[in-house]
Amino acid sequence: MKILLADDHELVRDTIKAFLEREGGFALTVADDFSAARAAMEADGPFDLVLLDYTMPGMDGLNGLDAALELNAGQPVAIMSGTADKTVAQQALDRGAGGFLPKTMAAKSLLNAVRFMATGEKYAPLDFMTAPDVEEVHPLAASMSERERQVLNGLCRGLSNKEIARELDLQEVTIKLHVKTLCRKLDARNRTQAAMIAKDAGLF
Amino acid sequence: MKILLADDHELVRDTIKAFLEREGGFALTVADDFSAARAAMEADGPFDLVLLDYTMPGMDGLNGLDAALELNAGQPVAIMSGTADKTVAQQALDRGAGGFLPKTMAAKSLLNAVRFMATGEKYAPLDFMTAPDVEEVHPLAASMSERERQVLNGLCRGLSNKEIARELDLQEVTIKLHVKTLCRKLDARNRTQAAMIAKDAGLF
DNA sequence: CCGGCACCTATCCTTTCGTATAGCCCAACT
DNA sequence: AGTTGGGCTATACGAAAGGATAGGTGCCGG
Repeated sequence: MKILLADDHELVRDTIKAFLEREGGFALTVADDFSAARAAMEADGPFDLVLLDYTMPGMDGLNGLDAALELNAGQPVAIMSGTADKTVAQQALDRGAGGFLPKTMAAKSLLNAVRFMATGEKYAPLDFMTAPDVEEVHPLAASMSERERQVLNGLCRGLSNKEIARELDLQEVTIKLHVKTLCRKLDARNRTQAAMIAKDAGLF
Repeated sequence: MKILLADDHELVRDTIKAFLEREGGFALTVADDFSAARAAMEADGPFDLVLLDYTMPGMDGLNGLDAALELNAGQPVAIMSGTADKTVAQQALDRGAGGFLPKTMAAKSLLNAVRFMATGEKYAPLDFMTAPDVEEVHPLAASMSERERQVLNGLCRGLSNKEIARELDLQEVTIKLHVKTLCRKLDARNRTQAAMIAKDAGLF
């Protein structure tokens, strides 16, 4: 059973490799960034399973997943991450990932997950995926209208009221009104603070 | 040789534990957050070496390090992190850490580092600590003066020129000048955009 | 000593923001 | 029917921001 493990954290990479080889009897190939993973797939591929770190040089978000899926000739490719949330996990699965492995999972579960995915089954830890939607759409965005969101987006790009007005095909005064409303809803004192709050909240 | 390993990523924790036990013959105790680590030290301490993840529930930055150093009765406590930069590493060492382990290090190096630290020696990967100050203070901050940084900080908090002036004990006109200069240096069209750029860059 | 530089201040002016008040349109609700 | 509310517009005005120009300090190195 051939497995490719790509992670830029050498410590993580080596220990997981050692663990999977010892406990699972798999044959591990490792790569320290995406281009190395690509090279490995082109040279020794396809693998029975490819494990890609989500935050790794060259991954470019989930675009690396797409590339890897293509390179690995239909065999499963899974995403690992210690920080990504279930939104990313869901996207990865939607884009054809063979699974998603948060680094908070137990090593034994990893073993099962790897065996599972190598047979073509999709795997993602249920407790992770069904975790409460920690402010999935942010409490902030909830109370504002579509227009207000559009205006807020403009604010976050540092546009003037006039520019936002042009972009939305509205009058400048209308934008002013929306900005005032936004400031009230976001508890901001001015446009700049509103933009910062929106950015802090992860909007845009 | 008793070692306490605290990391909230179960996968990382288990594989490192397995590795150190197998390859180094150490006796590993694990904890999944800081309070668990604290409990372990109170119950079974002191350990010959304590390894703490830098980003872990309850760590509170390096305050957890201070607490752990006290709890472990003079025995070494080291910080591990996959993301922290050398600034954090330096601070950790300054505050008495027995070492700093980036998760990018090789597993074999880990073994050596652990043996090293358990004997009371300080350890930190030389290549990591002497790595070029990869935008230590961000390319943006490099070209701006102390005053400008202070003003930019005010901008990022959504303050008006007048408020920034009061805070820095300067005249409002002076702030305007700095804002203009900042906008030029940051390639921003106005204060809001400057603030967003600063935030994007991770400043403040 | 003097020029350069960073920092600060001043005056003047235009544009933009922020707020307020009032009215229009339209869809939804009772 | 009426009315209620969201979204849009209009006018107006003071406050703030932004830009330009001209100075003023203090400090450092040629």
